[in-house]
Amino acid sequence: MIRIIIAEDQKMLLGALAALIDLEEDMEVVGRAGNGEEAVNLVKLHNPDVCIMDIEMPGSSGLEAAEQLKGLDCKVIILTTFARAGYFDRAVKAGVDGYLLKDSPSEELSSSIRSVVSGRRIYASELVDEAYNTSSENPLTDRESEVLVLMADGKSTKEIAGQLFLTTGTVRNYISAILDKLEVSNRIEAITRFKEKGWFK
Amino acid sequence: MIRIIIAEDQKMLLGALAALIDLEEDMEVVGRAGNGEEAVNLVKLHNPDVCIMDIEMPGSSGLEAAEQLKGLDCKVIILTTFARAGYFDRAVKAGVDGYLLKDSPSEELSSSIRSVVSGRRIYASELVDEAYNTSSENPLTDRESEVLVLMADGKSTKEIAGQLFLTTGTVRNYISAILDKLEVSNRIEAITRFKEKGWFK
DNA sequence: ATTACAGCATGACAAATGTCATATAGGTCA
DNA sequence: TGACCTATATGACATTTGTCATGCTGTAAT
Repeated sequence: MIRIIIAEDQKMLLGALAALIDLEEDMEVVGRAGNGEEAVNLVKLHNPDVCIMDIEMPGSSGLEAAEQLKGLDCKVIILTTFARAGYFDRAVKAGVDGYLLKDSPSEELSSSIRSVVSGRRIYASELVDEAYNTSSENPLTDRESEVLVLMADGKSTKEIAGQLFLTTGTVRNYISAILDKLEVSNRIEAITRFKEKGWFK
Repeated sequence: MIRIIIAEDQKMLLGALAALIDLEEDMEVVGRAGNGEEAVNLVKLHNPDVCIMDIEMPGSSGLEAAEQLKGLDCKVIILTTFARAGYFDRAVKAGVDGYLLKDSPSEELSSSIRSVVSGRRIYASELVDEAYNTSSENPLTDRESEVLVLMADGKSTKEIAGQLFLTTGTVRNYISAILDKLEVSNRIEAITRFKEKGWFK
């Protein structure tokens, strides 16, 4: 019997996934978590074979949880909406055993679980393509990223300058560099692009 | 036997919901759709008792589909992530019989289905509160909304002016009015606010 | 018919934004 | 030790953005 823990903050999906898995005769859901921290606790408590994990959850994310579970012999499968290279890279670095998309057909879930248990790694094909083709690191320096985050929050140049103890000229210069590096021509496009690429946080 | 059609673009959730519903002895999933248009066709074809519908789907949305199904005697339940007043208002106007959130516990799904079949209406409580307290109409005129949409796309004043055959002065004036009405002080905040309120489209 | 009002449109002006040249501090590598 | 690079920081300048006063519709109310 494959013993499974699911971590997912949308309760409807959490319940539905549990129903789906419990239909399989060789699988059993032994715990349900609503965030990353709960998931880590449940895994330590129940010692399951597999933990299925969403990424975006309130409090600690699925990626943080996956990083903490590295080393334990519970296999981790990430199940998320987001086909972003940034998330995928980080998940691979955390040593996850599978990365599925919520867009994938539901039949793939049970087969992926069995594959992972038998030692293989399963990555949604869309992601592997993307990782090879378009995967790119965030080209912004720490300082620039800091500025962009404040900017995305709707702050004006003056407010950003105040918060970072810089002159407005300096902040405008950073923004100019950001626009240049992201190959866009105004703040709004920069924010959109940054989000698209999965570079937030 | 309650006959049900589900429309949901995330295949994983679609499959899992179907599994959840098929566990109930008095319910049966007779069709699955990946967008609003498919859902309408399937309803006309199979004449089910209930159609469960996501809002944000590629192509035609769940709200458009619900509007088209008004009058048929298939009950419509909206099942979405978004607790936005804008969506909720529009759904109520379209005469939907239920509005559930993906954050609601999965046990509520089957009980809600039985309720709407017996003629009641079921709205997630979070929404009713919000509708009474904060529900508000989009205060922008059509022209202003048009400008905001282009602006959210990252277009510059000049590009917007070109596209709408206006001078840049006029466009800037509209934007000024938009900022005023949304009570914000720059374009980025205006876009964020507009999204928050669920006023997009 | 007159008034009042809302939406649409514009240009003048002031303020914020984006670009560029420039300067310093720290790192690396030949 | 230089030569070179990168990240950080700034101010001068031109452009873009936001505000305001103003005029022109159409239409609803008196």
